[in-house]
Amino acid sequence: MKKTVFVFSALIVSLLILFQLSKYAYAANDISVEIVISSIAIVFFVIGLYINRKATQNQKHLPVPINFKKIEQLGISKREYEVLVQISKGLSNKEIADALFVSESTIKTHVSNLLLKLDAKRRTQAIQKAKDLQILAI
Amino acid sequence: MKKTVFVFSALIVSLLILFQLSKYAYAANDISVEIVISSIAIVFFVIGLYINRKATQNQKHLPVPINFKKIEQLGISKREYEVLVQISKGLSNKEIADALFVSESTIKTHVSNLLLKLDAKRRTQAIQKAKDLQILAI
DNA sequence: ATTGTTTTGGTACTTTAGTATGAGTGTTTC
DNA sequence: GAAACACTCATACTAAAGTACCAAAACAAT
Repeated sequence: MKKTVFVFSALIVSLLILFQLSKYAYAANDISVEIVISSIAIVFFVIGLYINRKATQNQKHLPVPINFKKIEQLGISKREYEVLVQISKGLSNKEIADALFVSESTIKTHVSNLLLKLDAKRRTQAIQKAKDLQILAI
Repeated sequence: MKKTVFVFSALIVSLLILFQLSKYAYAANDISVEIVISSIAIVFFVIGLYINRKATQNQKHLPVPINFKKIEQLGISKREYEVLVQISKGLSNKEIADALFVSESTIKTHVSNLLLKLDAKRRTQAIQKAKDLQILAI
């Protein structure tokens, strides 16, 4: 925050300096108008780049949008998707069963169906494929 | 690509127009120098923002930098890390063994050590933890 | 009300994963 | 050259995952 204030103060000061310089240059007729305008343009272009870069850096992990259409296309049901999410969190079948208040048998059924629909041999492969298909947030 | 060429052409044209306008304004003494400079500054500031936005949009999935220090901190060896990468791709122990030209026993040993070092109960949990620690590229 | 789908759950089974333990080989380091 | 470590591999075991098959209850849609 202090850094931001400092940067903006510096910007304002440099803008004022540019004003004075351009006036002086014009009065003295030393520098052509093209050079003055070009330098100003370049300076503020770079400032625009810099500011935007700082802003996008803070965004960082913009959550990947989940492809709901793909989920539907694959025929993955609501409950199956819930199980898939729990799998990706690293839970065991028993833990998922407890979290969703059903039996482990039920989870096994869901997992088997998921593996079929995702064309995966293992749950780890299912995680990988699901992320590739963007049906799981990374 | 065509779009980029078009945008830059438009930029150059607008720059030339600004030159002429500023000269004319100066000659006619209509507009104060502050307004001319400010408008140029604003225009190029916005252009800087726009260009950078377009550039960062194309990056999109900027690969998350791997935290090598963390790998060292956890005491994960080179070979163990290779196994971890294969696990995250969804391979079985046998498949990893074939990929790395060693026996399945060796992979099991590596996996066991990995689970200890990552404080995970299952390989799926290891994947999750490793990604949280930014040891694995997402 | 019947039909189709989802969700649930069970049994029995095979396969894979993971643990525990020991041990041989090679490399590095002091 | 001994100690420490990484890598390898094996056996024997337990635990978890996954398959196959079946079936009942819940539910929405026609």
